[in-house]
Amino acid sequence: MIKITLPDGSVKEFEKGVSGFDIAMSISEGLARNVLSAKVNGEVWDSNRPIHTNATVQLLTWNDAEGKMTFWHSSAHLLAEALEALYPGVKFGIGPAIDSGFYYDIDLGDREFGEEDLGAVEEKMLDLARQKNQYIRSEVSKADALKYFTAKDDEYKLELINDLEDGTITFYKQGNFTDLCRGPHVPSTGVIKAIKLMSVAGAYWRGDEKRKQLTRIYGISFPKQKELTEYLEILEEAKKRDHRKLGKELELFTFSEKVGLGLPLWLPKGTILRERLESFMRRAQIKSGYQAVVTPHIGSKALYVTSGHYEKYGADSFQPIKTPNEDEEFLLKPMNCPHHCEIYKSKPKSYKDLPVRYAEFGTVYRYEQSGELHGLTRVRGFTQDDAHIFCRPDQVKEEFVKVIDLVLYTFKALGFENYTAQVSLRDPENKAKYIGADELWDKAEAEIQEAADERGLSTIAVKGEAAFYGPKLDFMVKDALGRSWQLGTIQVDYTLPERFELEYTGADNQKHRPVMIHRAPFGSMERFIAVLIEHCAGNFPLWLSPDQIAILPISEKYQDYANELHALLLEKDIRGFLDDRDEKIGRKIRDAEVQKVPFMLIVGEKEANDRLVSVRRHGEGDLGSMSIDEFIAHFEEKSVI
RNA sequence: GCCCCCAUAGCUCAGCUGGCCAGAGCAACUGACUUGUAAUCAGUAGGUCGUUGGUUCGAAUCCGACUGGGGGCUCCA
Repeated sequence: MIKITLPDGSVKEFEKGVSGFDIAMSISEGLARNVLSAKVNGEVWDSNRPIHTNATVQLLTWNDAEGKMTFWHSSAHLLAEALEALYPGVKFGIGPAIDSGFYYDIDLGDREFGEEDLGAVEEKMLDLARQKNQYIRSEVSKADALKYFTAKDDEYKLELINDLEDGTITFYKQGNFTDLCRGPHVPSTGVIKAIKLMSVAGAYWRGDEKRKQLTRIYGISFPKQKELTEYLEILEEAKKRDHRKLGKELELFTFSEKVGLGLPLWLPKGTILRERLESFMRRAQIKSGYQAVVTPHIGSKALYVTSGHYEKYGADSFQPIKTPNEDEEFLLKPMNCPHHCEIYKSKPKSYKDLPVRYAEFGTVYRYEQSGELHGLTRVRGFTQDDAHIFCRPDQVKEEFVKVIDLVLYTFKALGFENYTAQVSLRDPENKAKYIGADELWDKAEAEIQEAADERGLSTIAVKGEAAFYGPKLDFMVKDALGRSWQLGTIQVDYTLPERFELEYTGADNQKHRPVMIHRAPFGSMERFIAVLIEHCAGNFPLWLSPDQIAILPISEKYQDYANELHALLLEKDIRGFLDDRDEKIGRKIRDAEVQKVPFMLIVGEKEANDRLVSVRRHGEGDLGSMSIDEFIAHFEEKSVI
């Protein structure tokens, strides 16, 4: 007999060789039906794999992230089985589960494969799923494994096996398909009831662009048809909220082939939105002790040689701008920090001056690969709500905490209630990627963690995500659809002060080196606005809305009163337009609703006579009529940030 | 950059396997209506079917290249 400890702490005795499924059966048959895999001493196992020693066991179902992973991983195998049946001789790369679904990378040789082929594969998968074939695990020797895939002539699997140790290799088989796989898998293909293959994409073998490009097929699957339907509905909703679509419909921004790829053009309405956000941030920054500065869009090449950006990005970026003078070269600035360093140096600093905080809405240019460009979220020219804090080493943590407060204040003001923070650390395996001394990195990494802890942020640490000059704290927000976006960032930098030879005079009358903190609560205006658009589906908070009101006269008879009203509201800094078209009121309302204008003010005979406005709220409907002053009071109450 | 998909009027789209002057709705313009809470009616104008080669008696429709857009490109058996 062996002792099995369950998550609730209870301990039960079972026969040696008991499986996760058996344990579930001992609890309830319903649970047993839903068990996808089992976590045995922290390792996820097949639910039917025998347990031979005392163990802690957690049964995993669709409700557990790891259960889903098992489910999707098994779905990937089902995809492979279907592909092998339909395309004999296909070679397989890897086929893992991902955050939402799974994929398999395949090599079809000369055969073409496109999205129109997905339907047939999907059908085949469902067909195979209905056969309820078991996933059977077997341990194989390296030699046998190599033999099997040599016979199949699958060089990808052979390469994978060659990297593995003998004695640790397992195969899984379901139906007629056998794959090299660590597992675990669900008991049978029968649990996979609903499948949708989403897309076909190219993916380099092992992510290396020098190696062969394989065909990647993405899919998702569910235990119930209903869950697939719901998932597809969420995707539909996401499509409706897509900032590229809403940006066009609400006339916020556009792109022009003639201006250039990835260079957004801000339309009048988008500009209002953007300027509102900027002034919001300006005010918050002034309160937090920042000083605004302005620097040019270009800087001499020497500036970036000093900063290290040239060495790091020079070849893959916009190329230097030449002048009539030979050897004179300027770069479009990819970052604002070097300019700010020079501002710091413009006057000698005392320890009493620190910290100094220079803020700038600085537009920077980075040559993203054309395939990386995406709406406003990945562009080649964008404006950061940038600032650089120069402080003494003993002030770093305090300053860092203050920045965290500013970021959280910003998120709260804009309705991002769900966020997480990621501490991005150096990749310890590849220190050559970074500049700066080890001790400085260690210190900075520790201080970031301390500052985050001090504000009670739940953080996850990720190695290899640091900037090349220092570790960072990145904020990820979840939007209304539960999607995660990386927005604000705070970065500690001991390196640039070194490179720019920044200093201050200490109390000891000696020269000391300041520490720099780079930070951008929004990240970039473009990216932030894109996320904001999708988060609120274009229904911006009143204070941000490009048009806050629309004045809709019933007929041209009330034009004079409408004009007067318009002027009066403008005087109160209430933005909006007067719809004086020769249209019926129903039409004007509809158009204003479609444009998501928060308040519609309808004026006709009654209103003109008694100096009233009939107020309609976007998405809510008629609020009844009120005096102009009453409306202004109501408006001001609603427009508070 | 690379792989797959897409490209028809300002916008959203139809145009099947190549064959009468390329269509619709919305927007625009003109006129009528003078309007009470999500689209008034009628008319006019608007496209060398992304560009460019080719196949063909004939191409928006088939093939190639280019340009642009979309989905992807180390969540490692």
